[in-house]
Amino acid sequence: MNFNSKKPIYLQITDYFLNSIISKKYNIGDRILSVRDLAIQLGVNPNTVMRAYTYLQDKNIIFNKRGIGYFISENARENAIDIKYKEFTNDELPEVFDTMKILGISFADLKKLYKKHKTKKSKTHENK
Amino acid sequence: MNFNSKKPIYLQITDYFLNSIISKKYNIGDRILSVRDLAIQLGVNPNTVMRAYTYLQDKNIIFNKRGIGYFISENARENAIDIKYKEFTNDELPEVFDTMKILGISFADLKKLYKKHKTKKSKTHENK
Amino acid sequence: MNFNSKKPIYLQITDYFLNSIISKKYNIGDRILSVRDLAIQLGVNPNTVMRAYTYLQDKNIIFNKRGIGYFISENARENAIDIKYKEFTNDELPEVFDTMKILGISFADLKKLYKKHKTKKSKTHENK
Amino acid sequence: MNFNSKKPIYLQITDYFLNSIISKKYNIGDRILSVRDLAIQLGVNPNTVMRAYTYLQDKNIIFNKRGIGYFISENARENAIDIKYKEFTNDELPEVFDTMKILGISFADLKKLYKKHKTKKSKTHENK
DNA sequence: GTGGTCTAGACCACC
DNA sequence: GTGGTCTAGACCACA
Repeated sequence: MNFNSKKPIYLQITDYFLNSIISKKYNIGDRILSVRDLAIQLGVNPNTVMRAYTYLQDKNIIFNKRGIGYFISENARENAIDIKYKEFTNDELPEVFDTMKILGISFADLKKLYKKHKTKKSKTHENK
Repeated sequence: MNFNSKKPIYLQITDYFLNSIISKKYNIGDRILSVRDLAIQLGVNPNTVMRAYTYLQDKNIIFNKRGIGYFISENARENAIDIKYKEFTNDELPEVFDTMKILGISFADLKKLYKKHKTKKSKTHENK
Repeated sequence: MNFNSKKPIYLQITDYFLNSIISKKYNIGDRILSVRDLAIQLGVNPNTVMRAYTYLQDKNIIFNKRGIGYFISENARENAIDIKYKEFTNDELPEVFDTMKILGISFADLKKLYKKHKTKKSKTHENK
Repeated sequence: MNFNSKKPIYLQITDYFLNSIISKKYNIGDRILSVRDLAIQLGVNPNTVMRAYTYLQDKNIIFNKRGIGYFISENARENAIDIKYKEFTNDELPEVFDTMKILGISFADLKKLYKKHKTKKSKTHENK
C-alpha cells in the first residue's frame, strides 16, 4: 500500500480491507495482522491502524478476540459490498451524472471513456 | 448549496460559478456579487467567499477591477469547461470505474443507474 | 464532571451529553464547546474529547458546521433516548434479572432496594 | 460462555463458579477441573483460567492442595452469595436506577420488562 | 503477546 | 478561530 495524499491514511487502510474482503483475499475467520504489526509494515503509527480497525469493527467487518487479535466477521463480505455500494450510488455516481449533464457528455461518450480506461489499465499491467 | 457536505464550502462556491458560467447564466463581462454581499447571502464567512473568488481569478474565470468588483473573464466559459472536464476524466471517472470493477458492476448496470438517476431528478423537479 | 475510574473518559463525556440532551439541558441547534475548550475545561487531552465528539456525530447526536463548531442535531433527543434505552434493556437489565434469579431476590425485594436507593439519593441532596 | 462479550473472560469463569456453587452444582470439598483441563475444555489460555482460580482462592471460594488440585472451600457458598450480593447492590443496581431516572422509566415499567424477560427466557429453554 | 485508552504535541485545511 | 489527522510514546488490562 502506498498512500494517496488525498484520503486519510486510516480510510485507505479500511478501503484496502474492504476491497480485499470483497475480492476474497481475506475470508471469514481469517486473522488479520495485529495493530502493531500492520503499523510497522505500513510505516505508520499504531493509532492510525487502530482507527481503521475500530471503524471496521463498528461496521461488522472484523471482530476482536480478546488478547488474540482481529478476525474477519461472518458477514464481512456482504457488509463490505453494502458499504461500498452505498458509497458508490449515493456519493460517487450522482456527482458524475451531474457533471455529465453540465458538460453535455452523453452516455455514449461515457462508454468511450470507459473503454479507454480499460485499455489503459491493461497496458499498465503489461508493463509490469 | 449544502454546506454540510464533505466538500469545502469555498469549492462549492467555485463550483456554483463554474456551472453557472458553463450554462450561460453568467456571461462575459457580467459583474458578480461582491465578496461581502455574497457572504451575507450565503450566511458564510467573507473569507470563505474571498477564497473562492481568488481561486476563480487564478483560473482566469473572473477578474477584479480594483475598487469596483469582480467580473466574468473573456474566456471564462472555455476555461470553466476545461477545468471541469479535466477534473471529470482525471479524478471522478477513474474512481468510479475502479469501484465498478471491485463491485462487479457492468456498464449495462451503470446504464440502469443512470436512467434511475435521471428519472429521480426529473421527479424532484416536478414536485417543486 | 469528575471521572469515574472504571469507564473510559471519552465514554463518560458522551454519556454526559446524552444525559444532558435527554434532560433538555441542551436543545436542538445549540452549539457545544469546541474540542479544545472542553478539553481544557475537563483537564483532558483534545484527542479524548475529539473521540467523544466523533462518536456522537456518528450516532447523529451532534453535527459539525465546518470551521465553526459542533451543534446539537435535529433528532438528538430521540436518538439519545434510543441509545440509552437499548443499552439499558439489552445490557444492564438482563444482567440484573439473572443475578436476581441466582440470588433468589424477588421483585418485591427489588422494590425495597429501589425505595432505599431513592431515599439515600434525596438525603445526599439535602446534605449539599 | 460468550467470550466476545465486554466482560473479561477470567471474570466470566469466576462467575460460572460462583453461580454453580450458589446453586449447589458444586459442593464443599468437590475437586474442580485442573487449570490445564479447564483451559482445554474452554479453548482458552491457561493463564486466563489461572487468573480466575487465583481470584476465587483470594475470595475463599476455592483452595489449593499443592500438587493435587483445587477444591471448593468450607464457606464457599456463603462467600459466593456475599460477593454477588455486594456487587449487585453496590454496582449493578445503582446504575440501573440512575438510568431509569434519566429515561423516565417507572418501577411499573420495570415490572413489565421483568415479565418480558422471564417469558423470553422460558421460551428459549423450551426450544432447546 | 494482544488491544484500548490516553497524553503531548504537531501540522494542515478550512472558516 | 474551528476540526481532522497523525506521530511518538506511555501505561494498563487481558490472554
